[in-house]
Amino acid sequence: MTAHLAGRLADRGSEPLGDRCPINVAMQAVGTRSAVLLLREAYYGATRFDDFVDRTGLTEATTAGRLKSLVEVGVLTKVPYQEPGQRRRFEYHLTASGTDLMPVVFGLAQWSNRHQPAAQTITLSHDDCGKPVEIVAECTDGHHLAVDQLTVTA
Amino acid sequence: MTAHLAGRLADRGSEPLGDRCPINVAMQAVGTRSAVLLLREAYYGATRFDDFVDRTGLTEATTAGRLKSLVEVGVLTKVPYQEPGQRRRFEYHLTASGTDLMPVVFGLAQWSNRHQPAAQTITLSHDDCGKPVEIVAECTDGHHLAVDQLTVTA
DNA sequence: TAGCTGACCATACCGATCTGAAGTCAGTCA
DNA sequence: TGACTGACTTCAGATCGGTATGGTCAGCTA
Repeated sequence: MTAHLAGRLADRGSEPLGDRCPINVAMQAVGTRSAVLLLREAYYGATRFDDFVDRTGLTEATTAGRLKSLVEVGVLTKVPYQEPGQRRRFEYHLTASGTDLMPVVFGLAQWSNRHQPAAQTITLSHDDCGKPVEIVAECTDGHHLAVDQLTVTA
Repeated sequence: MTAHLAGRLADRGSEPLGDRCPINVAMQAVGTRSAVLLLREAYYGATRFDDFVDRTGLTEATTAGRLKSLVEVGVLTKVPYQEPGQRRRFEYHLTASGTDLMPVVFGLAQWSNRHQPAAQTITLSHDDCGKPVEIVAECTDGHHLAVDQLTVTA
């Protein structure tokens, strides 16, 4: 049940993949619990600081720090807004980079639902056709693939 | 660009989702850099302790501890083996739970390749038909979905 | 029997992550 | 003018993740 390797990956011997491995890069950028919980709430519609605080259960300090780093990494942007009779504030909006992390975040949920009985179940469906949704690896011919049908080239 | 919410999620107000949120559960179980790097190497074919050490660049202590926790969580199993003239040892094999995390791990790589220019590029292809592979959210009718086309029910 | 090797464990330590509580600051409202 | 609010920032402390170093232990080989 393992992938096939090609290119430089195929004959690297036992050299470690360095800091530039894209999986490692992503974990450094967004691989904390707080980052993932904030992304979850962004997908669920939160945009404002205290919504993020209330709905993740993180502290204000953690929320402020992590939102800042998510803006630096480029998955969120700060957008100014002003309600009548209020001063100017900022909302945090998902960027294209942020929405591109959706399969990862919901992939985690899918995994827990299948393999972690203690986890609460959530289901994903297509709001148009109502059909159930899965996070999958798929080739452009539409085949759903398991690990051992993949070739990884670097 | 946000999902639609249904069920208990729709009218939770600003209550935090607890520890049982499946995204949270997954992050607690496998949400460390060391866990993800070890899974990466498992997908790439590593099974033995020192292969994991050499190919992730993690220390022996970190590797030993994290392999243990991955076995406890159920994504790896210890399988005894014995080479001629050697004593009995253990290999670490992916379980069904472990291979089910593949879309998450390669989803991270896909994200870095699209949005983190400093990351090394890897490409995934179907070893049968050779076509490129993507990690996507797809409904059973075959539609590829963005966040705002999803309904999340809890 | 002694030595070697692979697979760990123990210890000490550093830095990042997170918490809880308190403080700051801009701007609006009474 | 003073109180209030939303959005932070600061600080002290706990916990976790990771490194470096140095054991330990089983069992095979000489």
